[in-house]
Amino acid sequence: MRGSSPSPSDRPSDKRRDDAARAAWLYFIGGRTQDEIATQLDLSRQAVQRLVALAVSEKLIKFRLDHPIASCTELAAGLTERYGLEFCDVTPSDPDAPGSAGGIAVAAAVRLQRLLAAKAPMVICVGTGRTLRAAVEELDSLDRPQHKVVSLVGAMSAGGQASPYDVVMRLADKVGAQRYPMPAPVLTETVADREALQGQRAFAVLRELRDQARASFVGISEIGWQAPLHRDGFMTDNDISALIEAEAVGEITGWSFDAEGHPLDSPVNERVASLPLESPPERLTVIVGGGPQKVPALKAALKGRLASALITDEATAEALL
Amino acid sequence: MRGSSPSPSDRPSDKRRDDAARAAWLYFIGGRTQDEIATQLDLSRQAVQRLVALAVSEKLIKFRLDHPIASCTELAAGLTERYGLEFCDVTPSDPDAPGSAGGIAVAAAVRLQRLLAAKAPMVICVGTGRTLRAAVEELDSLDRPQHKVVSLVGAMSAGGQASPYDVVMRLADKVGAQRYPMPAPVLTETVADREALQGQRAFAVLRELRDQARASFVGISEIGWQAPLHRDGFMTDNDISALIEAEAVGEITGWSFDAEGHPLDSPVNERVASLPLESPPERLTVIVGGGPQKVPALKAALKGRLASALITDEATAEALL
DNA sequence: TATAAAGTCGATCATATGCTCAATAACAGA
DNA sequence: TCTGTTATTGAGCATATGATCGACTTTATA
Repeated sequence: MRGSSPSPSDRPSDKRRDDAARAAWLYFIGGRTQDEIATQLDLSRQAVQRLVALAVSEKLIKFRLDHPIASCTELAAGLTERYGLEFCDVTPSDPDAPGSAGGIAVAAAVRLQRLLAAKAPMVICVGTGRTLRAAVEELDSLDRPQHKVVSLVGAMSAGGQASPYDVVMRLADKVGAQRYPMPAPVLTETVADREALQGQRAFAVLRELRDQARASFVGISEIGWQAPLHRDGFMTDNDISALIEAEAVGEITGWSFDAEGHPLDSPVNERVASLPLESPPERLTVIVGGGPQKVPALKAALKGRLASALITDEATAEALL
Repeated sequence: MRGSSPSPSDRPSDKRRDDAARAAWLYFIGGRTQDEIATQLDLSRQAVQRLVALAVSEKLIKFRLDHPIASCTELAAGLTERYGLEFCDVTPSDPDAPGSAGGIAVAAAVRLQRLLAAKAPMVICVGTGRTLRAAVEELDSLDRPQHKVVSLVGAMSAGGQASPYDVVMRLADKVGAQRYPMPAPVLTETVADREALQGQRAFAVLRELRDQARASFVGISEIGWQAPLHRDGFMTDNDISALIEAEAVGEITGWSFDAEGHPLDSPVNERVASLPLESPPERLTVIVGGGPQKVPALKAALKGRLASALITDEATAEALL
């Protein structure tokens, strides 16, 4: 009975979003019922219901929890200590939707928001993925043309198809920042291709910017036939086979690593176009992600000091301890 | 059917707040129904309903609107221009509860939050009043021991009774800041009393801090028999009579002013212990408030350049233009 | 320990909300 | 202008939510 989202595909008109915002405001902040709002705005109750649902699905209205849930705090403290993190945020899990990243996205958005709110020019690096993308959607709009958003990894397959989970562009839109996407696939077809690409001027710029970055936010994924990288066509069947063969347990910005968190010495990694991983990272590097299938990858990444901070959910945090 | 708030008087236990936060998280962010949550947490549905209601009434869960509603934006622009403001925020009004300051409080909280999020030590001055108090309740918790929160006005009556709308202390609690309340009534009994008080060392400190302040947030009120200052016992019947006689239209931090926004040359103002108004203000000075009864006071204050920014609601903004 | 006061709980019911569907309106292409 | 297609609408209904009430538990007090 909640969160109806008709949303076919295209964007609602400005006027409609405006009305939706107003209705949602009256509903959530004003505390009125939809019936009352309908009367006030001279609409049918259904129309208001739809507007409210729209505002929720379009994230015009945001929910934030401001209370340190004790068990989450404990888990966070445990992880921080165990893996020597700069910080760790743990959100409650939704026991019936362990895969859903809603809470993690909100938590990541809060961290991002805090960073980006600063006026001093700042470089932020990001990876890709559904979770990061969702986090960006949760951000409030800002106007920070002085900031730069830099991609650590390309958002296309070797075939040239772009990923729908492009994070840089959307993030730059949200905060009004300058954008530095990586014009490359995650995995090139050959080593020579990779070398050619990385010889480009644009790559040098990305490397320089990364060195100045205040923080990196990256996703993480497991390696397997169900892994997002494979499903979305960034890696071929052969790549996956090779990685499984080589006992890869996870991947960050395209770089596969073993159970100890050491980047694999595999031919596949030779074709990764992304900026190299740092271990230990020289700047705040936040892994954002959770879910049972990612636990081994997370454990390895933390063990190998591929990150200095973690945002995850309760169930995953428990599994990690 | 919404926002049931049993809240008798005392605080719920930590455990209960914890559960409430968890339930509210699952409800609003997780998007589950109360029935589902009840199953997951092994509670009755009612129990969950109560927890969610508690979380809402205790502000453990917050709603924020992230969309510039066109008409509000226009009004804000109009006011900014007309009165030469640094900024103006206009929130939608709740047509059936024109007095309620919910939306204004949220908007003020957003501004305060943004300021206070900064790490560099900062001095913030505040007045008193219901609206400001509500705004502080909307703030997220922070930890900024480097900041200082300074009161522009005492929060007690001449009889020594404290106001329940004390803002400094609550704000300092919320952000973990240092606190500088004003140990004085709004209005002393005699001019000599005021002079004696202001000779105190503490007053000199307050004056100095005010000079360093990054911003001031103040409420505003009309002058009349229904005015909060009178109802709450900060001003006697005689004071009010004298002020009405002198054609006062409003009051900020205890200082009454006429329709042009000039502080009144009245004996009552001679007994005001608060820090003096500045016109034009030497730092960001934000008036927070709205409602039909405050329109004349607001108009005068803006005309007299007693503030450099305004946070109000749609209906009030319209009336001001 | 008895007793009152206060709080908590779940059953029950009145409302509020959200989904489905059929009717209508807007629209694009012939 | 006609016609097939696609949004948009509101009615009706199934569910979800919130208020009330009496029974039960806990706490305070004598």
